[in-house]
Amino acid sequence: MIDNALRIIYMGTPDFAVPALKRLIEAGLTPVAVVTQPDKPVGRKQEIKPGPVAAVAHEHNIPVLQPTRLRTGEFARELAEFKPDLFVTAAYGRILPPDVLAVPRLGALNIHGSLLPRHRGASPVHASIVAGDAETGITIMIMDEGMDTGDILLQRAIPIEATDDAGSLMDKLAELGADLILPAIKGLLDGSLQPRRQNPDEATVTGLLTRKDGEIDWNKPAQEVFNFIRGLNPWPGAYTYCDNKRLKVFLTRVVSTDEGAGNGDSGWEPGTITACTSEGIQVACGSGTLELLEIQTEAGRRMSCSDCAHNYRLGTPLGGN
RNA sequence: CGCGGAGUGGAGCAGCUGGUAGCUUGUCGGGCUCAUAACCCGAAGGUCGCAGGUUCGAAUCCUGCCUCCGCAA
Repeated sequence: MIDNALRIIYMGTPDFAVPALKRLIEAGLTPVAVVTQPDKPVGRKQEIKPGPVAAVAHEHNIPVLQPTRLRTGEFARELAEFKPDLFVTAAYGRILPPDVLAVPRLGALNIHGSLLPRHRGASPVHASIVAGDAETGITIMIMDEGMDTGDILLQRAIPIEATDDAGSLMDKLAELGADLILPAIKGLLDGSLQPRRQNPDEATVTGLLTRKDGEIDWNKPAQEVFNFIRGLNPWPGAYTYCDNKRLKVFLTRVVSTDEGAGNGDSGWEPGTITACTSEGIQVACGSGTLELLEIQTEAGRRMSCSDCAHNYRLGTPLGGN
């Protein structure tokens, strides 16, 4: 059991950070304050909506801080007024400066969506799928000034299923993070968990994704393109071009993986449509063939390729431009 | 007023330099094959987003509105 008098400040922004926050609240460790990114305009109408974490905090009447600048010194003083014992962060989206990290008596724990030191940085879940990793997991680490370089307190792995995309895996990891946060705090308090250093030689770093990162490179092998597309789904989403118009790709299937099999090797340039079946649109890759199963054109809505494959012709090139 | 696209039989699209609504697929009926997303014949199914306007006549031109979506943030 953890002392309910523990004063926690929770920092997080997106859905990924919600389950752990709820778990803390359920355990009677309701944070004394929540820090989250400033509300931003969302959608075509540019409506201002609070982020998922902010919404939960409001429901529980937890004070919410949404600073625009962290390195002013002012922010650290503001946090210190809450007299926090511990910070818990999960996908807050900002790098905490040293004066902020120095505020809590017991330091700061971060819930990170990968098996550190692999995939340090902003997009660990996406990166692990795109890289074709067999497994990923959650790391609870003690934050230092570096980017996800702190000592590891607790770590647990889960397999990446063939049917996983970034969305489903993010959900699983968010729950896993929630499962681990209470044991991690307990272990930190009673000393039953010993922090261990990361091996920097094994570290990889992932940057922040933008929409532009979603363009499909058909020159890669079919399996890699497949991983790329599901790794970016549902956000920022993978796309290619067809007839100079953007074509979003949501769901695909690897038809063949090597040069010698299937029909992706009969002289087609990568990115060329090689077949339109009742199930989908087959596209040649650098090696092997990928079948598009769910796409969306610029003006159209998301649809299954079984409904629109007949509108595409063999030999049509995708990509480029 | 951020930029732009789209609303046509169940689904996906063409038609849009005004003149009887078309294609692919699906559905239903019949036939055929050792067989491939099979193939052949036939049928049903549409107030062309809504409301006005121009016209002898509008899916097609003009005006307003509704809905959906891409980009950008």
